[in-house]
Amino acid sequence: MRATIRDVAREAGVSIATVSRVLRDSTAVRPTTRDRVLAAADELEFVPSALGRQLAERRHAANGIVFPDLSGPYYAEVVLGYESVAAELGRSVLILSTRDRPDAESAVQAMAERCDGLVVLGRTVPDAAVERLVVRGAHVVMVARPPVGGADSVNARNRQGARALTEHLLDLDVRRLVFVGDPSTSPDVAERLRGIQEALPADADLQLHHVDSLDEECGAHVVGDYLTRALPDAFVCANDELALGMLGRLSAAGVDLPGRVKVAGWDDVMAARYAGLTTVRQPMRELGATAARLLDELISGSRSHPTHELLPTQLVVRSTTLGKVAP
Amino acid sequence: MRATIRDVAREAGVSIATVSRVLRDSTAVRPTTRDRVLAAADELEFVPSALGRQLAERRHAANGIVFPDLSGPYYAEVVLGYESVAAELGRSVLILSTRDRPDAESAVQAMAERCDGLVVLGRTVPDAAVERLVVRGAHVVMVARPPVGGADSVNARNRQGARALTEHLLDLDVRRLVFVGDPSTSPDVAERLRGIQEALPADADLQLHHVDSLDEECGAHVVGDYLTRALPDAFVCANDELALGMLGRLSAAGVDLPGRVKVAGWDDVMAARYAGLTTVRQPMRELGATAARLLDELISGSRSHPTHELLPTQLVVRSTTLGKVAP
DNA sequence: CGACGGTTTGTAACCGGTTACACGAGCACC
DNA sequence: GGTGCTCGTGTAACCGGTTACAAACCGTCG
Repeated sequence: MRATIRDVAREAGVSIATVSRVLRDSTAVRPTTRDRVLAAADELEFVPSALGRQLAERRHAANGIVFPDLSGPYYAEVVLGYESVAAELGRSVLILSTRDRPDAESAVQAMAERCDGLVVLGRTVPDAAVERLVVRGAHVVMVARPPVGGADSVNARNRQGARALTEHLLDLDVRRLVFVGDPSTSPDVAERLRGIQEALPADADLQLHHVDSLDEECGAHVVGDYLTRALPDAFVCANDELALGMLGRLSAAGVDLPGRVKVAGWDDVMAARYAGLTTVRQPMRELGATAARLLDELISGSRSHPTHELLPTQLVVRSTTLGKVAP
Repeated sequence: MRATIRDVAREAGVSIATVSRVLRDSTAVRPTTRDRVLAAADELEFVPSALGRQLAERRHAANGIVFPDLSGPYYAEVVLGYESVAAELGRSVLILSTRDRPDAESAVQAMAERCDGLVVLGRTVPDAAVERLVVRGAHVVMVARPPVGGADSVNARNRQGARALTEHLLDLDVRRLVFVGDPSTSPDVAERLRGIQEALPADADLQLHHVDSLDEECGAHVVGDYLTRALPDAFVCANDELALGMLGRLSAAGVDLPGRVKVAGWDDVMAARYAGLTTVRQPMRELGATAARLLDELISGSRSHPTHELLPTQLVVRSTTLGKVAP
């Protein structure tokens, strides 16, 4: 059995209070006593129990993060940014993927019991579940999702990015475009679609192509649907993976790109750069990092009113949208 | 303040022991008493404190996982497989990325205090640090890394996969090949290189091209180095991302592929399929899932002797290694 | 009717820390 | 020499659960 604070106290001939004081450096302890305690702790290889400490301090020193999935670069990057800041702030990170989990809500509730606050990403649990968390006093930050109840939120400027992208396409004489994605599953995606709609003039035509998932496989499938009928001037995809999947399939089918059709993605994942994909960059890692900071403010109590951060997006034009549409 | 078990006991007019019994369903409680307790718990919206429970049970009901990074599909998939099984087993998952962290070892030690066992992936902390964990009684499973001390391990059959890939290339008359990667940073990569060396006949030529990192950017850089000198017959990359980066740059440079040079990757990430990349598939998610199961056996004490699992790899031939080398 | 055995329930001691409060020692000051 | 202060340390009560053990209760049987 591992040594406890009482063992150390006995070994050093002091009380457990003194041991605790030495180890947390809280109040003055006579140097000779301190040395005795440290020697005893060293001798017994004492490591304080995280559980005992947490219970006494009534804090977990841990944050949670809930995401739908980790396949694909987007969520992974957000989690990475989050973990990195949380670690700096001395907090551990608990993860929870709602992927294939029918009991997502109860899993999130259970997680909330194990941390001081948590971040909820995109389409994971319903708003009502988040509200319940907040009502119960949990500290919650939403990412890539409109704020719920009194929770904080961090979002990218999706509308703005969508407008910039749309204007760029309009400059290339694009008039018939297809949005590939499912606005019903992700609030972020819905925002992007809305931004495009707002920027489009009346004489332009926007179709919505639903997909089941936002991965490369789906992108490739979408192309299949268009090989037998008329291609639009441009495809705008809900994320880069869809777009990359389309690129592969289009080039395999021998479609001239960007001459015959243009393709744009969203996120600016690393692969987009190497594929020459036009996209809207959003600061994925910074989304996670900002969420971690907001959460820390909530937990430490340095702020009580909800905050809603908007991070910039940026149009990145590459070779998949070069040149005007042929008349 | 939230209700505690004592509040519920008072409200129901029973002792805390009875409340605890009702809530954990351990021993027989008279139905009428049970109902009173449940009603009281409901009334007070009682949710048992995870910390109190954990301290009393002396278990965290949480597992850790340590990885170098989360950019790129490989680690993300392993983590996903791990989380999914851990959740099934009723355990939370703590993550720790050693990326850009100078104090990785102490961070891992701290994490070990907060969970019942942990998984250490690839190149993260030195062997000595893992040994210290094991000596201190921590349950440790290594993934993509040779076992250390008494720890369990889960690995893919790297040598076997490398041999299959090499034989495939030899069949195509490849004689001069370049391995792109850094065997010194990752034991997995070193194994792959060794497998190739073992399978190569004496008249073949294998060069090693070091890279700083295993991402697409590095892959693109590598190509730059070869555009001014002779290309080998084939590049074998330590992972798919390197290979994908090379593909993009090679095709931009107008190099005939697979005619002039062949390229192979490793992992079989989703993008590899759409890029037509020949690669060696390893079951990334299953690596994580297996680690979670082994860890559970260690923690539950159902097994005490170390186990070392080897998961299959599989050569996946696609268009980047089609046709024989031109004489 | 009392002994006996099984079922329910309560008491209290944990788990391993933190910390409010009290107490004693040492010192300066009047 | 007594008073009052500061400094260092110990006592004990927490934090919020689980659980060994004992006790109380109830029905049955001799």
